[in-house]
Amino acid sequence: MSTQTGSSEVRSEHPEVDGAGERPMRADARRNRELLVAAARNVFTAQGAAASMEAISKEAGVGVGTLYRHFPNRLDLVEAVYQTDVQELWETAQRVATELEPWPAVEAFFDAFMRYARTKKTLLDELHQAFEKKPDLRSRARGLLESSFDLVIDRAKDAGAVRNDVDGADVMQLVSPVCTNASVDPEQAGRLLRMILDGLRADAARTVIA
Amino acid sequence: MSTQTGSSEVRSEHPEVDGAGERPMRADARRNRELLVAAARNVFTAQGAAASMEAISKEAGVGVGTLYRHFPNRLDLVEAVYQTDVQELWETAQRVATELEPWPAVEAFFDAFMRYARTKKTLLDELHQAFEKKPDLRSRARGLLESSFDLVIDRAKDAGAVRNDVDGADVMQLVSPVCTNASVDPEQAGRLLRMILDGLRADAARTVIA
DNA sequence: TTAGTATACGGAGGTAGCCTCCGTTTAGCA
DNA sequence: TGCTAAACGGAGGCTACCTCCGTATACTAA
Repeated sequence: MSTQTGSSEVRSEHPEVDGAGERPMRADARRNRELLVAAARNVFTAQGAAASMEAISKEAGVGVGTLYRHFPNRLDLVEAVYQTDVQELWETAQRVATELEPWPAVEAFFDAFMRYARTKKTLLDELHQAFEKKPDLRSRARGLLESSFDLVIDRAKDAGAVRNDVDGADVMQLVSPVCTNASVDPEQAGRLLRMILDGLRADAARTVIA
Repeated sequence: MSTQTGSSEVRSEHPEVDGAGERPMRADARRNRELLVAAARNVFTAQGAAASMEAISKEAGVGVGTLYRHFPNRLDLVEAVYQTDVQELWETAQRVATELEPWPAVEAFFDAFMRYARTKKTLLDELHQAFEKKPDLRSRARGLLESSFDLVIDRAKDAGAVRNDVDGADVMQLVSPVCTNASVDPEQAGRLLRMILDGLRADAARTVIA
């Protein structure tokens, strides 16, 4: 939740972002920025892409002017919410990898990924636009997601809990469409994910191609 | 281009649509409807999703009121453009299948599909919304597209020009993402399409799985 | 051919959402 | 404690979607 991790930052290059270079943000500005991203996530989840900027600023308890000071346009806000989600997913991967046994960590991470995907789903259309405007956003996010999967999957492979002929990118490629595709409802996604998990286990490896 | 084909109609159920049931549209209304769809396609192609309803009605040479009489909201217009495209693609499949030799017909149809996909690409976001509101639109369109591919592919298979272990749905599944995915530029799409075509030829069949 | 009517046309204007501007407030510092 | 750069807030501009209704016109029946 906090932004203090420092390493592996996925952040926009707005001047008011804290961190390297400029003087740090004023305390109220930093607080409001966090309130705004959190509010945006809530309102987007509740109302989907129809959520208005006014509604989000109201939810955050600040004026629209403040919203636009932090996020010059709608896409910047969508982007910030997305980046926060990806960042949190990465932090989750690190946490489950240290706190849980290898296989339960995989299950826990799948769970977290599904939650992440739910937000992404409601913002798909706008994310498309954001990706088109800033191609590196997509690639950086994809990279961090792959690293997250790698972290959890590789550890489970080393422990002999996951088959050896797959890597994080493969699993992500398999899981992403299931979670993101609009024509797959949550229950179906849950079933498919369980099936993927079963296929992932080391003792499931039987079919070998080439 | 004309709407007289009768069979295989993919049309919305607005009361002013010509055909079954009600009395036929007045001549001016029918003419304006066609002008509007054609104008919408032009403007969408030129300006993408940013195209305004006002701009479209101006391009068609009618008032906005007329536009909204025919298409109560933006999504209905997007839908009409899409349906027209799918319909025309089906007609193209029929035409090339009667006018050209089996293999050239496949090539010609690929070409037409690429053009269709270009429009679809610019409207992707809005089509998503339309599909969510009317799930049967997607399935009907997909069905007609599959039939189009089947028509051309099956004929080429019978003539021994295309390998036997694929069908129209397979080819569509292969071709669609190449044409629709935003991160694939036109040149790359052209190359990939040529590769797919090469792999489709009967004498290319060598790799057999299971 | 003509008169009558159902139908369609057109564009001014209502509504709402994104964003800007600038006067007011406040955090951080000496 | 006073000063100033930074941040706040919300009225209002702009534009896009859509509605409404007076005007025009295609069709029909005599």
